[in-house]
Amino acid sequence: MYSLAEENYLKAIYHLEQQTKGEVSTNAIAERMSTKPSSVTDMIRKLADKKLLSYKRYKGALLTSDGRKTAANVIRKHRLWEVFLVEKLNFHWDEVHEIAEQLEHIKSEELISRLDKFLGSPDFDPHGDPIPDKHGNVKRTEKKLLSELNKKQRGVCVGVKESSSDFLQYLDKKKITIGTKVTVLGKEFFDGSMVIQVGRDQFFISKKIAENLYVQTN
Amino acid sequence: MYSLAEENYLKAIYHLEQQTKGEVSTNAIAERMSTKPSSVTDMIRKLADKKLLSYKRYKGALLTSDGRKTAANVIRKHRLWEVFLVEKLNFHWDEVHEIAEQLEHIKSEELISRLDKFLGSPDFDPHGDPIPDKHGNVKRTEKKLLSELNKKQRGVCVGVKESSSDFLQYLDKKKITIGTKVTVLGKEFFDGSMVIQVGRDQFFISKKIAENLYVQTN
DNA sequence: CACAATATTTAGGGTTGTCTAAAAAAACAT
DNA sequence: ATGTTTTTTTAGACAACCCTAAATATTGTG
Ligand SMILES: [Mn+2]
Ligand SMILES: [Mn+2]
Ligand SMILES: [Mn+2]
Ligand SMILES: [Mn+2]
Repeated sequence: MYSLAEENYLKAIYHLEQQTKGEVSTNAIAERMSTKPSSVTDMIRKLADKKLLSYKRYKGALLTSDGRKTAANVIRKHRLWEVFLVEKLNFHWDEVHEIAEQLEHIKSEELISRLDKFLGSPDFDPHGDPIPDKHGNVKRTEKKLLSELNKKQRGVCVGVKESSSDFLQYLDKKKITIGTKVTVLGKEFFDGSMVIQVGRDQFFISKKIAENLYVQTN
Repeated sequence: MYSLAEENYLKAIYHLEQQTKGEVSTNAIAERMSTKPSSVTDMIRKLADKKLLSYKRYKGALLTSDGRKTAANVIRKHRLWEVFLVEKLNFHWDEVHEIAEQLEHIKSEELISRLDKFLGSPDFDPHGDPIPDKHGNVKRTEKKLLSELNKKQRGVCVGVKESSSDFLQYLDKKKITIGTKVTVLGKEFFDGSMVIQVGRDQFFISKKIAENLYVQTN
C-alpha cells in the first residue's frame, strides 16, 4: 500500500494532468501541494521507481496506468465520503472537503464497497464531481462553464469548479445548488459579467462566478 | 493536535493503566505496541514534555488528566466507528477493529458529534465496550467474567475481553452474542472448564473461553 | 546565437519515529 | 550483602518527508 504522502502526490498529479493534457511540471506540482520543488523532485523519483509514473529529468511527470488507477481510487474514496458526510451526517457542502481529505486515506476495499452500497452507489459528489468506479473509470459528462453560455441560453447547474467555502456560501445565498436552472439574460462582453435568472430572481454575477459554475445545456 | 503515533501510545497506556492500577512500565508499553522499549522511552519523554503523562526515569508512566482525556477521546472515536461499521455498513463484529484503528485518528470534533447523533448516541460498541462521552468519562457497569460464576448461576453476556476474529467466530458458532443468556450447569475446579446452557443447547467450554466473556448477573 | 530569466535538480540538513547494541539502574536470589 | 538477571535508558543509525541554498539545465529574447 501507498503512504499518505504518496497518495496525495498521485492525486495532485492526476488533477494536473487533466488540465495540462500532458506531462506535469515539477513547479506545478509544488504549487498545488504547497510544497517546494525540491521535495517534489524527491517524491517523483520515488513514484517513478514504483512505476506509478514515468519521469525523465527536467521533463516532468506522467502517470502510468497503475498510477492513474491508484489516484482515481483515492478520488473515489474522497468523493464517496463527501456524499456520506452530506447525505447521512447532514454536513453542508462547504464543510466536507477537509474531512474527506483525511478519510480518503483509510485503507479497506471492503469498507469502500460497503459505503458505496450504503449510499446507493452515487455517480456524483455533493459538488457535482463524478465518482470514479472501482476500476478507476470516470463517466465524463459534457458540461460547460456558465461563462461559455450566451444571452438567452439556459442551463442546469451540475457542478462547481472551485469549491471553496466562500464560493459555496455565495451560491447558497443566491439559492444556486446542483440541479438549479439558470438562464442568461444578459452578457457584457467587456468584462464577462452576466445578468442571470434563477427561479424568480434576476441578478448580476461577475465573470469569476460564471467561470466557476458548470452547467449542462440540452 | 497529536500525531498518529502519539495517539496510539496514549491509548495503549490508558488501557494498561486500567489493568495495572498505577504506573505503566516501559516494557509493558513496548509489548502492547509491538515496538522496542528504547522507542517507548523516546516517546514517553515526548509525551511527558507535552504534559500528557508524568514520567520519572526508571519509574514508568502515568497519564495526566489531559492525557487520559485525550486517550479516552481516541477510544470514543474508535468505538463509535465500530458501531457505524456494524450497524450501518453491516460488517460483522469480528471485522471492524482494524478499520476502526484507522478511523479513530480522523480529526474533526464536528464529525464525531454528528456521527454520534447519527448512530443514536450509543453507550456500547459492538463488543460490549463502553463508549466514553465527549468529556472522556466512561460509564462503568459492574460486569464479571463468566469464569467467576459458579454452578447454577445465570448471566447475560455483555461483552468480550478478547475480540480476536477467532474468538468472535467461535462465539457465533455457539450462538452467543451481546444479550445472550448463559447458565452455568457445571464447573470443573481442576481446569476451570464449564458446561453451560445457551438457549436450548448445552455444551462444554474451556476456562479460556469463560475468561474472555463478560456477563452481568442481576 | 548569446545571455538573461526561469525551471529543475543536487547537496546538505532537520524532524519524527523507528531500530540495534551497549551501558546503567533496579529487582531478585542466595 | 553481593552477584545475577531483568528492566530501562543511552548512543548511534536509518527511512520517510520536508526544507534552504547552490548548481545546472531549459527557455525566451534581442
Ligand atoms: Mn473535496
Ligand atoms: Mn468534492
Ligand atoms: Mn476495536
Ligand atoms: Mn470494540
